[in-house]
Amino acid sequence: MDKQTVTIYDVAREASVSMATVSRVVNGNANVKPATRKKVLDVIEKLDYRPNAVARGLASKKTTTVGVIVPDVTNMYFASLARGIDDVATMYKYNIILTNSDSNSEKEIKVLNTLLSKQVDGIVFMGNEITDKLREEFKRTKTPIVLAGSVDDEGTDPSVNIDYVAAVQEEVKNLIDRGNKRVAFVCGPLNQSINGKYRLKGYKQALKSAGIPYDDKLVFETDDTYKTGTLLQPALMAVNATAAMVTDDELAAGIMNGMSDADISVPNDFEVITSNDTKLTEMVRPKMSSITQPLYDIGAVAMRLLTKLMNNEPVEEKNVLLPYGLMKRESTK
Amino acid sequence: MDKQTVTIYDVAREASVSMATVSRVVNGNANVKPATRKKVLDVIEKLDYRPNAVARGLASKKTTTVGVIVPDVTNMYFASLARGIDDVATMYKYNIILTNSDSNSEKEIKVLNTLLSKQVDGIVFMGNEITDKLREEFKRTKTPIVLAGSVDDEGTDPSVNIDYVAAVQEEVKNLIDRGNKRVAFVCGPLNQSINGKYRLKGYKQALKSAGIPYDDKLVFETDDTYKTGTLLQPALMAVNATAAMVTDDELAAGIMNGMSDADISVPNDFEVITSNDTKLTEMVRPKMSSITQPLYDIGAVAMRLLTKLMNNEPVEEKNVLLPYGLMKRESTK
DNA sequence: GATTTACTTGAAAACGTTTTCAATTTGCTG
DNA sequence: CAGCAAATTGAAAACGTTTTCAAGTAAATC
Repeated sequence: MDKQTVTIYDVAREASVSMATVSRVVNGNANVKPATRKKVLDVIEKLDYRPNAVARGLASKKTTTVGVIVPDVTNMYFASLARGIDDVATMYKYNIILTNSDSNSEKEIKVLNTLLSKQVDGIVFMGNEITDKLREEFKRTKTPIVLAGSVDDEGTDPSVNIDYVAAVQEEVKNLIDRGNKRVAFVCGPLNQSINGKYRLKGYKQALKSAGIPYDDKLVFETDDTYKTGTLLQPALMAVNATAAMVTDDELAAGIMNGMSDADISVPNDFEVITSNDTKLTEMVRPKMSSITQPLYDIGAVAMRLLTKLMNNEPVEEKNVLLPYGLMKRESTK
Repeated sequence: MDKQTVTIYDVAREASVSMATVSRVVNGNANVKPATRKKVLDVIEKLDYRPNAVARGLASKKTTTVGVIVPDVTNMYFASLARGIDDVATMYKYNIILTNSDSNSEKEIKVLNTLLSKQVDGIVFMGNEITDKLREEFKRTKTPIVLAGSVDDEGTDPSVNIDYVAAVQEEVKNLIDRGNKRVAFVCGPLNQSINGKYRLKGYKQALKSAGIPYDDKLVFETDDTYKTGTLLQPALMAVNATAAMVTDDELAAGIMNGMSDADISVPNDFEVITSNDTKLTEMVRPKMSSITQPLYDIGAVAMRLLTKLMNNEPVEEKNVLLPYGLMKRESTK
């Protein structure tokens, strides 16, 4: 049934050398006489030999595979990061095992463990809340893990992010400077520290610098979905908000469409700023003003960082902050 | 450095049984006395033993990993399929190695081979053009491969799709019935058979049934991007088209926005129908009328089909067509 | 209670590589 | 051309499981 599997031993026999020598030429080891190398290469070609990566992994304890845990690839934000990760992974000869966690802590722990049992050489984790249990699992393994676009309060794990506090603070400040006295903060679950600790902090700081008292009626905790966004207009009006800082693009698109459907003009009657800078910002009308973040790069840099960790190379800074920007489009004045 | 790796041998010793017995309990083999099972389980717990999937893969020749080749996860269409694939993969205890091919034939062949060298148990392939070279590679391996949302002219490989011909024909017929004499067909690369052979065929058939002569000036071959869509309005007007059947949602969104920006009202002055039914159809204004296809399910069914193939189970139909629908939203009258 | 039959177990051989260590060649030096 | 260092090679032991086969043990039959 599978007699077509050619092994290193077959090649060795056919080329009348030892397995060791074949292994050397396959791995590009320099210590082999050119003539021998050619002979082996010819046989490899002739037999159509392909090294078995599993056996290789067992013998060398390296699988050239990394695990990627992501809440949901279907979300453009994470899809962009994943793409960045895969591209540099490919560049460094790694493959990625991609798993969706739905931000479910149990699932995260479960897939983390299957990933580890599969002996991945490293893991890049994207997730919004790192529970104690999860952090413990992280600590238990010696497999390097880096967080991408995901904050960890403790800062103990390597990570790649932007400065969420500063970005939100700056955008909210702009909103206030433009005359908005009541700026809503519409976010995903607050128990996710990226929202509850970082972005909210930026929001509060902006308020404070402007001498505006914090009013928790202006904070809307949602599930980050488009649908929810479309339903938010009445509540937003009820608290007299004239602008909103939103933490997710789909959510923001929902809000904008909800406003339009209620004949509230964006940006004239209501301004909205979003956070993730996915291509959705440009597709929606009016185009959404946004914090810009180098999504692809966050993934790419995270993966690059991981390669260093996997090779025990020194890393200058294990918590890297990439630059963000502010892009004015049409949903703000 | 890695003395923390507990092997099956360690638990065997600690539980005073043989490796074989430990292997049996780990694999849920029924032939082990309950008392022994418990003893082993306790030791496993105590030692925090985790089976090494690589060794397992080598010994059993099964990796419980499948390869997924996708043009670009960043495209919502493929992201949705990928999500469906991952979910049922998880359900059947598989993991997926996800690779982006950018629809580049060389890359596709390359990743196919690395996937095979990694001994994946199966592959689900998404790609728009199956070159002869690629088809040959497919044939060379005994690893099962199924196509998801991707047509193969030869129909030799298992696949899961919708009936693209019929869907397009039906939508174009509707457009014509509503009085559009000049319906444009805006698509991605025509050398991709899903466009050049299937969808275009549906378009032509609809024309024919309505007694309208085919005019290739109405066919716009593009690169499927949003950006390109935004630029298409002048060309569309130049050929007096009053409606367009578009093969990609981002492309369609671009066209619609391009129209709006030129003060052409959709759907009053120009109707557009799109094909992929991603969530973008609902986010854009006006919402896009679309062929609906069960994206998630295409992925899910493809993966389910693959599990059967991997287990040598009989499959009733290897080329499955899932039902499509027509969803009228706001971009058509 | 002697056989048979059905369960449980263990020993050891795969699985296909990498890697260590020693042996063998080869190439230089003087 | 002896003597030694450097370059090439090969033998065999890992790597951590699964799996086959035979042996041992408990249960069932008459």
